[in-house]
Amino acid sequence: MTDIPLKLFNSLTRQLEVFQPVHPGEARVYTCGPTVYNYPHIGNMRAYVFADVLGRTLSFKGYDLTHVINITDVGHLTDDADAGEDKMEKMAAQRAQSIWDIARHYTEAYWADIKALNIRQPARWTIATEYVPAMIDFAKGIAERHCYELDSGLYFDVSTVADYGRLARAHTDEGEGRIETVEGKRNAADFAIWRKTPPGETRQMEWDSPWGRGAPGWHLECSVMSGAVLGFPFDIHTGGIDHREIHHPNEIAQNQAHCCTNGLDVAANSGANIWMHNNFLVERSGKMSKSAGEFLRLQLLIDKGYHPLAYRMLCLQAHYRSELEFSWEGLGAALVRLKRLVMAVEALKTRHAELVSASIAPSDTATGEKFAPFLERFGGAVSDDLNTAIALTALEEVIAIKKVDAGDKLAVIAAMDTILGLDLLTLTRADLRIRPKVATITEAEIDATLALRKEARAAKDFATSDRLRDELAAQGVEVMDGDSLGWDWKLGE
RNA sequence: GGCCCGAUGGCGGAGUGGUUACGCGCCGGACUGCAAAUCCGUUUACGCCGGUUCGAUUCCGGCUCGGGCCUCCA
Repeated sequence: MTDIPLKLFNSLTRQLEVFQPVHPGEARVYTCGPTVYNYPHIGNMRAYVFADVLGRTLSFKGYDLTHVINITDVGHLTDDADAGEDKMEKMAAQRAQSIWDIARHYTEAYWADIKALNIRQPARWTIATEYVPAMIDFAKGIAERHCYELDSGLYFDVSTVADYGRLARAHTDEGEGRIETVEGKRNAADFAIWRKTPPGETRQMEWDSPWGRGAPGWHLECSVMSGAVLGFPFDIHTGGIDHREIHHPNEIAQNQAHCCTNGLDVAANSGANIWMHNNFLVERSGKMSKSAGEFLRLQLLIDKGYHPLAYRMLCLQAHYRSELEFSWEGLGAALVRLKRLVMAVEALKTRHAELVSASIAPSDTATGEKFAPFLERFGGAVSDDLNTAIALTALEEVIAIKKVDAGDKLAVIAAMDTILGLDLLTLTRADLRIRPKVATITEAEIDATLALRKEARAAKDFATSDRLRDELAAQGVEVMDGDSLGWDWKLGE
């Protein structure tokens, strides 16, 4: 399954393309990371699950992967691209905390989610504020030919590069002009690459530059960090689909200016050969938002008793380019699916251990042939623009195969899970039993009640036995006599 | 107003010019004191109107509905 060519959908050409590394044997990937002014919601995290699957696939296929994810801790504005407040500054003011404390707190919260979702660590987390000098150098390099200065900052003139906005399929004209434009801008789409601190104000985060004291523009950061660590052109740039319209076209324009090349008919001139975008996680009401005040964090799912990998499963069931509907019912379905996989693997591990201790050699020498078609299906699915939905079915079919050696089957499952990242070989059924925050009964109380019930059943006192079971059910505990775990939390809304 | 995307069975969600997606749920069976859990089996679909075709859920056109972007957003 490693020799199938990997096809990926390139947003720049809107076509599937066979992955051809810039550097033979290597894969260099940059992922637009979070702005750490608040907690990430689960929709945000979908982007990193997607990037993780991409990275795992590239690794699995033998490429030496260098994956970079940035942490935006400066420069991301609240509204209008040029006149708005910095998100970081705003949150710091609201919370009366240092902006650096805000950044650290939310970066750590983000990293906790990354870990909980079994997302592999990238080769490098690039922190935007550590690259400010590099950003200034980058801006200096393109300022003369591509930028102009206004009172509010240094602006990029999008008319100075060819094919501006191709990624977004944007027209060069400006439409309705609904946006409040900054006085003096040459083109409506021009954007700030350096934002001067207004006279008389002081920001918590500001740096000296040839254009005055201020802070870098958001778009500049990604150009600089990706180029600095991966070198232009690199292989793949990923991000949420929203970035396809503004952020990435602007990034591309800067990259073109920096590399002194023109024309996006040659994809590499954009800075990356392939631009990939994951679609949104949505709720009935529309896409997820943080603006409503309360939003879906991974921790909320955990508090309700859902294992975080159930969310990963939910993501894997859909194609990354499709919108995915979130519901508690759907999350529950994903959890059940995950649980059944985990139970099957646990049973296999037990069986395998028995065979090994009894020194029974695998009887079926043709076992590899039985797995071959499923491995091929799995590999084909993943290679077809990361179709994890199909890949999952191949995994489940492998689990259902009868009369094969347990060890061999485990090896196949392990190989598949290298890409899916569901942690199937180490996760246990008990790990999935997460205590809901609302539960009041202690596990000791549950054990005590179960012990009483066991006595009653032994005495064939089923009235007592059923009463005790009902009592537990009333407290959100589901008794399962035929399950090795014995009981589970009953999840519901 | 402009650009773009989607519409699949109870829910989620793949995919395809003629053949079972799949998962969860429902239903039936095994197991169980009865259940639950588990395992096995099973049911229901491709928004509307035209066109192309021997044949369309799949291609083309129109319509309706929904969503996204055009301002920050994964």
